[in-house]
Amino acid sequence: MPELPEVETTKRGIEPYILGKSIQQLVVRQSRLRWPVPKPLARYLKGQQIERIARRGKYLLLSINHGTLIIHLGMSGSLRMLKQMIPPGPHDHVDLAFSNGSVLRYTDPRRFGAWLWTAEPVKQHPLLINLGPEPLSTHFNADYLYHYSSKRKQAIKAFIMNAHTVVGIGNIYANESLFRAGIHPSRAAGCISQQRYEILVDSIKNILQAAIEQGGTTLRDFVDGEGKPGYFQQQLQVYGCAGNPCRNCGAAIKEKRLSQRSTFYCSRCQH
DNA sequence: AGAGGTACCTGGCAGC
DNA sequence: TGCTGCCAGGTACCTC
Repeated sequence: MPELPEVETTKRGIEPYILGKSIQQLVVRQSRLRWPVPKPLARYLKGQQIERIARRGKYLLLSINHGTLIIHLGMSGSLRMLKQMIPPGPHDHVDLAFSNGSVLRYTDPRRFGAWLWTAEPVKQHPLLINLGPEPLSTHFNADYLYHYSSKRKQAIKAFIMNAHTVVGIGNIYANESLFRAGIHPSRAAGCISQQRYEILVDSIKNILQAAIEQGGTTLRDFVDGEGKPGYFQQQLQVYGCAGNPCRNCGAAIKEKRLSQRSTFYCSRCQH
């Protein structure tokens, strides 16, 4: 369930419990995630203190003094704090146990997530070096999008979901932000005016910001908590709403496949 | 270089 | 009830 707001909420949720804490051990029950969990990772981490926690796109970055643990939640991953070790469930693949007895537990049924390591400056890691700007930063603006999309024929929805364009926009927020901006998801990215990109950028920033705030309310309890999704359900205006009346005009919301993804839109409001 | 398709994996659900 | 097929919030990597 991790889109950028959930990753950010996860970061804020676990930070107070692990920042400055020392790692007792790393337990890897299933090392076959998207890439194999590096064999020496446990050795690198043992006895080290978490010095810094950051997020880049949907990557969580936990720094210790000689390197950085890179965590990605994939499609189905989640992290939660346990006050003490409890027996793992079938998809509890990794535990980061701290010397005070608490445990950061990673659960990921589909195993599309990742636990990786780098001893280099983390921004130079191959997975991070080519990422586009953070959507909530000032680097992500209409001027940038307009020029970066120049002459591109790719559909705007695929374009904004591409992490080289901007990080953190998954299928849900791509659908929702295009609806709010009145832009048809199939429109070629290079055929959108700077004025309309202004509206799109505002829509993206507003929706992500709102979702982070909502996520903060329902995902507040990270200790022994489940972190239930669903905070965004009432906010969704098109995603999963095929056949429902459009909130603006009442026409039925349509659904189609666009670059292998379910795409929802109002054909009357979005052009 | 850009665009589109494929692969990784499990669980849930609709349809038969 | 049980089987099959399809779908799911991501994204690197391959081919054309």
